[in-house]
Amino acid sequence: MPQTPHCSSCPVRVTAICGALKDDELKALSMISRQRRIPAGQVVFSDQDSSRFFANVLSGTVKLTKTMPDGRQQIVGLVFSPDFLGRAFSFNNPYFAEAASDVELCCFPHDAFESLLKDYPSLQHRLFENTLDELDAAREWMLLLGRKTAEEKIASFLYLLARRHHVDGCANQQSVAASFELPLTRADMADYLGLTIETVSRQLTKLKTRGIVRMVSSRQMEVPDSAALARVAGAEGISN
Amino acid sequence: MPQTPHCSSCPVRVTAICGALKDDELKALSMISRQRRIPAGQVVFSDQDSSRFFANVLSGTVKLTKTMPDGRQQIVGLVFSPDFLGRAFSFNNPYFAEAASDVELCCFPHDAFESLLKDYPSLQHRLFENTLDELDAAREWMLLLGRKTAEEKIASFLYLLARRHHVDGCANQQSVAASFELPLTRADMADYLGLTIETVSRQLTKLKTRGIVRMVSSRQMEVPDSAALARVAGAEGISN
DNA sequence: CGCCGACTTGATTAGATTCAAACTATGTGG
DNA sequence: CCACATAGTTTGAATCTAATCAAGTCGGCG
Repeated sequence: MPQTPHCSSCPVRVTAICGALKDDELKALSMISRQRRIPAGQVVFSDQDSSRFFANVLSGTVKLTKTMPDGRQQIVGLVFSPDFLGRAFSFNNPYFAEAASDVELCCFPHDAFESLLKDYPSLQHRLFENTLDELDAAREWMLLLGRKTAEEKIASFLYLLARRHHVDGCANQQSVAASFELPLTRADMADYLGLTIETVSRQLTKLKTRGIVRMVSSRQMEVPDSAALARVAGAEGISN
Repeated sequence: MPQTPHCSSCPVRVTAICGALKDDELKALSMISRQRRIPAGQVVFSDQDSSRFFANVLSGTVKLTKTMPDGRQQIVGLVFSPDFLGRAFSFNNPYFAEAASDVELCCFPHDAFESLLKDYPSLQHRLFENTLDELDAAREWMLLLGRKTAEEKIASFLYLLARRHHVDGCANQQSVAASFELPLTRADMADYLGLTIETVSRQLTKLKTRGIVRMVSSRQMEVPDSAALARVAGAEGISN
């Protein structure tokens, strides 16, 4: 049985696109929403099927992937906790969305949501800004994929996670030793960074040996000096 | 002296974002517009400076680049003829825009244009759809940069150009031998594809030797069998 | 206990980069 | 008009980074 959503107690109420809505608009949105849990490894939606929907990610990580006929795969986007999932204004969604971990979603049926987009300019505007940010991120990643070395790629990814302090709990001071869990397997990291599993593993141990990171377990990372990590990451780690 | 724009005779009137506008709205937009010519190699706008504007590209090619401190560069977007140039709703533009060829622009001052965006939902919506398409393209390119071989990268790029039948003149039948000019130097192709100049050159001669393309000159290409090119390009050349 | 998936490590190979040189087209000044 | 400079391009040889192939280790779970 679908859970009734309670926006008032929603963990992403303010940070998600809902933050752009006035009370009555939020109510209309909540009317069409429905929470769903999706276990790790399951398909959220395929680039093939038509049963499409939009969603806010409440917890967990969703990966958007592109696959070539021969099986080569690239993760083209990671969707974390307050982020929005779905491609508006397109008949067929061009990505394959898969749960990288157990995921909680707040789902909106495709047509109902798009009609709300029409009715609420502030919602559309928020989604627009969202999309612009995604585009910036995608282009940043193009620099990584096209020009960075394996070591820089790994460091960039870890630095990205450290900044998002992807912890689900303990908040960190600015630029203090960060501790976070890797939301992806080695295989997924490889697909995100344009590498192989083996190279990912080797570069991680290299960073460990160099003292840039500590690995509590294969998934649990600690970064004693985030500036050092940023330096290894190569670029624009200077700003931001 | 700035040329007075005449939307009625504009080559991109319908295809550009202007196509979303009603007559009176178009008039308001044309009031703030101003045509500019920018010679090849010149900076259109920098990721540093604040003197920003938006523009429709009337002719020529603009490249959006990201550069690392040590000089490594990646082209993260190519802006062709009816496309729109500029990043809305952001104080500082994150890309460096440079004319890859002589370029004609129809420019709009930053603030005036953003206020029009507020006033004309249809304009904002058009720009939103535009941005979604750019995001799709960026992610498609992520697959190329992360997973394709040098040969597939080159073939994909040529196939992209063939589809856009980037000719400035002779229109081509669907899926018939295409002839087009490369809008980029070898160095720029390398920066777009995440390769070196030498590899680009080698792969081009390889495609030439295999009979996939003919090279009338170093810039003028002919594709006898676009399906064969698509096959070499690797992926999703099947659709579209 | 032993299986299984995720991860690590080692040896070898291949594809692309790097370094180096030469070729082509275009434009300039003597 | 030709010699020469220059930017863009091609080609060759050597090198290196990351991929591939191949074992092995770790950790959880039936």
